Amino acid sequence: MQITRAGEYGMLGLMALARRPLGDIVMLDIIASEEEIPVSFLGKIFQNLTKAGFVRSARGSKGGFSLLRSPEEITVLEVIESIEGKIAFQRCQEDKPDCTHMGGCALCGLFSEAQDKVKEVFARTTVASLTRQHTPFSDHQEQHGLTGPKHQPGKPVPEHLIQLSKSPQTVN
Amino acid sequence: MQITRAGEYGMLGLMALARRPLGDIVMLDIIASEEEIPVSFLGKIFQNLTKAGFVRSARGSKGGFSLLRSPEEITVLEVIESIEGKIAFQRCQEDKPDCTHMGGCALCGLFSEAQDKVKEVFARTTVASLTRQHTPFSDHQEQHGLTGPKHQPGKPVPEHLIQLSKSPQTVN
DNA sequence: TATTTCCAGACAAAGTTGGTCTTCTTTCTC
DNA sequence: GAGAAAGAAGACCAACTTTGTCTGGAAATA
Repeated sequence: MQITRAGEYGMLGLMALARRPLGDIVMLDIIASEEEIPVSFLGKIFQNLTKAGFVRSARGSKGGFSLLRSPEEITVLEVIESIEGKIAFQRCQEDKPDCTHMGGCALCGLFSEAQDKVKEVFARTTVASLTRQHTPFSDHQEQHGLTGPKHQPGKPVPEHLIQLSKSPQTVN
Repeated sequence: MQITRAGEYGMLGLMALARRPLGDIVMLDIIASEEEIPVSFLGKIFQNLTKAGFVRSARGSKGGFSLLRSPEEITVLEVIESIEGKIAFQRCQEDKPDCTHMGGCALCGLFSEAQDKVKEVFARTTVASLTRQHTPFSDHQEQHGLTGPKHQPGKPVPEHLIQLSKSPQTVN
């Protein structure tokens, strides 16, 4: 009952592209180091994203990845499902439409309801909106006792990102 | 991103008890064969359910399990979490409150929103309500091309259950 | 006391997750 | 055309989780 690292990393990768001017080609290890993701693992994930049509890959020197679709119209649901496969809480509906358990299908119905809720949340959220808000801590800040987003002490924030990580929404 | 068999079986086990008169003691292998679950696996699961206080166990001949709380007030959320542990979509909030990824916490917020939706569905559904409705196929019957709940051809439905599986809600 | 039932824990096979590594192929630059 | 630089593809792998099984014991009952 978790989102896998792969799904999470895929989203982070796309968000890294979305933060940049549209069409920019970015190398894998730039993205990977920016988000602290193992390069080769991210490579595998971006292969999925390429096949799914979210990004275009360019080989050779000056190569890298660039967004193929506008981040405004890429939903989290699409991304996650392109990496992890269809979101499904139970096996009943996919494997076999009728489950053999006595009270099984009442459960299947419930699971499928919960599943749809998740899908709905993911379907109405885009890569762009996530990139924009960046730090939605306003509502659960107190729970964690945090005053805002932190970064690793010895690790400088890349220059081109400082503007974004101090975006107006966050400060207010 | 799935409910485990263990969680599913646990629910089915409780539902099997809830179908019977309150307080009835039922042996593990009765429940197991009724729901087609491996006995020893179900045994492990019922150990959890016992510890969590949903059922009471009795040893020796005439032993078995009986519901300790009313099925009306046992929620699916409680049951699932007692077996699988807390429902959590991401690691951000549990492991470390601040994630090191660049756009990470926007994602964490989203995941936690989806997670809450699931919890909400599970928290407002009780073992009793599931047992009552039994077959919520009315709304996705057409998708599967089914005309109603099936049971294995050679496998007779236990007598005491026939009434329930043809409950009024289902027929209408 | 014998039998029946659950309890507790060790064990294990299979699948999934989270990667790494190597060997291409493509593209760019000199 | 020769390198070098970058992604592509696939084999591989360690660790963990899931889904069980099995054995020996403990308690309750007949």
